[in-house]
Amino acid sequence: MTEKQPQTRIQRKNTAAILEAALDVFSQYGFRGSTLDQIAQTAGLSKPNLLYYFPSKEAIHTGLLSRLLDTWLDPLREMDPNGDPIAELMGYIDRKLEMSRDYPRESRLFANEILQGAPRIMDAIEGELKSLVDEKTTVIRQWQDEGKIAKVHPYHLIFSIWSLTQHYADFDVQVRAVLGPDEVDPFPEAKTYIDTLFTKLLTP
Amino acid sequence: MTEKQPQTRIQRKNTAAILEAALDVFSQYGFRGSTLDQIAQTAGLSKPNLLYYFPSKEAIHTGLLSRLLDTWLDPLREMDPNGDPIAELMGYIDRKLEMSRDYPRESRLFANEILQGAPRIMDAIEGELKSLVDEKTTVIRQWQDEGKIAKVHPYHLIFSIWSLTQHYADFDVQVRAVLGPDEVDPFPEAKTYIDTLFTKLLTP
DNA sequence: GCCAAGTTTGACCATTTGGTCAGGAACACG
DNA sequence: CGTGTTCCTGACCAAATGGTCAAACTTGGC
Repeated sequence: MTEKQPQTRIQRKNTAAILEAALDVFSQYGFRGSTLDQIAQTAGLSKPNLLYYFPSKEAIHTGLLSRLLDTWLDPLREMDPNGDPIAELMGYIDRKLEMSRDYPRESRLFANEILQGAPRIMDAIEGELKSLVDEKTTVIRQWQDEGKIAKVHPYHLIFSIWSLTQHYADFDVQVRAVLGPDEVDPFPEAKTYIDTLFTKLLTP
Repeated sequence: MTEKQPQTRIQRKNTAAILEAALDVFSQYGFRGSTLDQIAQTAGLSKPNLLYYFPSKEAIHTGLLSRLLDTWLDPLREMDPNGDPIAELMGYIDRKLEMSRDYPRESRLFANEILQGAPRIMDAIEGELKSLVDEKTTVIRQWQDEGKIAKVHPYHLIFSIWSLTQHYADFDVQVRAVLGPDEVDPFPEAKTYIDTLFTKLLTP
C-alpha cells in the first residue's frame, strides 16, 4: 500500500509512461478487455519491461485506481461549509464538469470499474468516498435547514451532479454523434445548461 | 440483418437462453472482457453448442445490441407532440427511470458499448438514434416557442434525462454503497428527486 | 418403429494472454 | 576505468480463448 516513490529518473519516467499508457487502454477496454501487450506498445516498452516495473497487470490497474480516487474527490473536498451555499455548490459542479472535460479517461476508467461491480475499489467506495459524501451531505442538510438552498434529497443531489457532469466524459462519442459534426465542443453549452438546471433546482 | 426467427421450440428456447446469458455477461464485462465459456456456462450449454446457434461471439453481441436499441428508444418515441408538454416530458423521464430499474443489464450493456467508443453501434447512433433525437428536439423547441416550457438547450435536456436516469442502473453499486445498507431501494427517492428537478427546470 | 433432420458434444487446433527467466546492455560512481 | 547495480530483451511457458469438426445422440413426422 505505501510504496516508496521511484528513485532514479529512468524509473520515474517509465512508471509514468506505463501509467499513462495503462490509463489510455484500461479506460477504453476495461480491465479484462485490456492486454499487457497493448499497454506495453502504447507506452513504447516491451512487455517484460512493463513487468519489471509492475509485478502484474493487476498491480498497474490498482496503481491507477488508487491515484485516481484522490484527485477525483478533490472537487468535492474543496466545497467550503462556511462559504455561500449556492456559490459553493455551483463551484463544485463547475469543477466537476471541468474534470470531465480535462480528464475524460480518468472518468471512463472509473465508470468501467463501477460498471463491472467495482470489484477492485469497493473498499474505497464504502470507506473514503462514502465518508466524504456523508460529511458533505450533512453540510448540505444544514444549508437547507437554514433556508439557504432548496430542500432536495442531499444524496441524490450529489448523484445528479456526478451523473450530469461525468456523462460528458463517459458518453462523449454519443454526445458528439447526436449533436452532429458542426458542434465542435459540447462543453460550453453543457456548462450553461447545467448551471441553469442547478440554479433553478437549488434556489429556495 | 433480416434473420428468420427460430423455427423449432428447441431453437427458440436455446437462442433465448443464450441471449439472456450473454446479456448477463456482456453487460458486466464488456465485449472483450467476456468469454464464450462464461456465456455458455451461464446459459447451461456447451461452448460448441453456443456456436451451433450463433456463428461467433461477435454475432451474439450484435444480436443483443440490435434488439436493445429499439426497446431502448421506445420511451422517447412515445413522447406525443400533441400532448401536454410538461406531462409528456415528465412521462418520458419516468418511463426512462423505470427502464433503469427494470432493465439495468441492458443499460449497462449500452454503457459499456459507448464507453468503448461505440465500435459496433456507431452507425445506429448516428442514424436511428440521432434522427429520433433530432425529431423530438424539434418538438421541444416548438413547445418552448409556444411558451409551454422553459427555454433550455433541447439536446442537453435529452442528455440530462439520459444521464440522470441511467446513472441508477450503470452506477448502481456506487449508489447503493454510498446510501448505505439501510437504503434497500433507491428508486422511489430517485423518482421524487428527479421529478422535482425537472419540474423546476421546465416550468416556464 | 423408422429415418431424415435437427441437436449436442468431446476432442482438437491455432492464437493470444499473463507471466518467467537467464543473460546481456546501460548506467552510476568511486 | 572498473565494477556493482539498474535496466532491458528474446525466448520461453502454461493457461485461456475463439472456433472447428466428425461422430453420436434426439426429435418429429409419417
